[in-house]
Amino acid sequence: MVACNHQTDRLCLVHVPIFNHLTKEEMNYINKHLQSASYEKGSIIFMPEDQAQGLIVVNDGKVKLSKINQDGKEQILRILTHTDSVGELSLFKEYYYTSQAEAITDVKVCLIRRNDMQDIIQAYPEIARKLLEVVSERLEDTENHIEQLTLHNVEQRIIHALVQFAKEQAPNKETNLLITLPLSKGNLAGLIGITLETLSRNLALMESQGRIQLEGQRKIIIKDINQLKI
Amino acid sequence: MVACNHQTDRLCLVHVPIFNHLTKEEMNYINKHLQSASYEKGSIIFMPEDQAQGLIVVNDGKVKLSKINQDGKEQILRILTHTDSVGELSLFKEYYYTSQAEAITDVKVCLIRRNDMQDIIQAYPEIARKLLEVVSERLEDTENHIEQLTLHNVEQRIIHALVQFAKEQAPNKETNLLITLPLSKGNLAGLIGITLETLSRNLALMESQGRIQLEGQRKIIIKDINQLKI
DNA sequence: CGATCTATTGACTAATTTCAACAAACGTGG
DNA sequence: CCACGTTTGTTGAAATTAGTCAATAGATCG
Repeated sequence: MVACNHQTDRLCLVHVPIFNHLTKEEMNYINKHLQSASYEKGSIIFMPEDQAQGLIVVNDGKVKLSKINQDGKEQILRILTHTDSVGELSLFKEYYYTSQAEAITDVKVCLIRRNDMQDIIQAYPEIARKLLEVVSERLEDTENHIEQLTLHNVEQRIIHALVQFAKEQAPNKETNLLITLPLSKGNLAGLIGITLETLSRNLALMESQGRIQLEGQRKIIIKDINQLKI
Repeated sequence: MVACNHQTDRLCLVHVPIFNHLTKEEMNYINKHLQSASYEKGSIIFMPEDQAQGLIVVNDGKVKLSKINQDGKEQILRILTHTDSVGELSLFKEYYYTSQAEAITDVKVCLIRRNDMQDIIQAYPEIARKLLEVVSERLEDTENHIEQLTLHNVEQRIIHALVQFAKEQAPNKETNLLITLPLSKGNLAGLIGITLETLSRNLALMESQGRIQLEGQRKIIIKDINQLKI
């Protein structure tokens, strides 16, 4: 890790919700406390049991955060992208990760160490409030994830995921919308708590019903998003 | 709701982690902003879609927080007891609950409205930091809940739950420890994501194997906690 | 272009749910 | 303090859903 020197127009903290309300001078002050690191696609950023050094903020790329059991079965908790953070608990105590983070693309991250973050919060109390907001939103997301995993069947979960991608990628279109999966089908399956085989079978069925159209590994055309939801 | 007048030795906030670092005067100041309410066992405190009024802190009793799908199937997210809070997102925006809260015993709660809480945080920034800690811990718990629900089989989940209760109720005993379930078997099943029937069958099996002994509806004797974990 | 990673498909297996009938425990009022 | 009604839990049989294993196919990238 070296002091954060990601290109200036994309300083770690400029776009991060917990910091982006600050003035330029305040950001410069905080930037001195940041360290940056890069990871190649496929590399492990941390493992369960690793001691957390501080708050990690993803600056570029995608990070897969997941739980893995003894048999090697994986449940993805979430995919972190630009401005997402992980390891908030390390701001309060010695913390050992309980999940694994893997770079699923090349990744750049920033690290803020506990003591530095405590100083920063002391200087700018508003940051604690912002971080609380971010973590509260994430808690809500995680509770909704539980709902998906336990109260919806496989087809409902797949549709829910597709609809989420559609909302992000083509908010205003209703028919024949082309979406690009932001992760592999294997990882999508891991996120919604099923196997790749089950996902593949279900997508094939939906295609045979004329509801979607599969193009290559990562592209799906949704024929009619309202009809899909039913 | 009326201004908080729960008996003085158990003022809502005296024991609440987010407030209990404050001085008596500071607590008195905050106490003026609290409202209290009581709910009978079985009553619904809020439903999905209800508009949140502010932060709810449970003062006494047990509250079941759960998601319920269209078919009426329920997934319990967590059981709230003394000092637990719910609705942090309402501190930041108009918030409509996405889960249901039911009093599973008689319950007393405190409510802090958004504007009041914002004033309080302004006056005592340390409270935002405390609340961040509480919510970060809860996020960790919720992620571990996902792990239980998706990566462990039914027997492992049941044992995990029993071991948790044992840790709370008889931290230093290893054999023949009597635990009292803090919730009905139906609710326990709902928490670990299985049906009551599946729970019942598995407990019966474990009893037939001599690993546990069932007594009445809420008591279980764990013969050997170390052997149980295997 | 070839190696490797990713996805598909089939046959089989296993785990849990559902429905239904019954039993036990609890707590409440007479 | 007991009887009764209600709530909670138990058990069986059948149905269902998704997972596993394995072989194959297709895509992607250097």
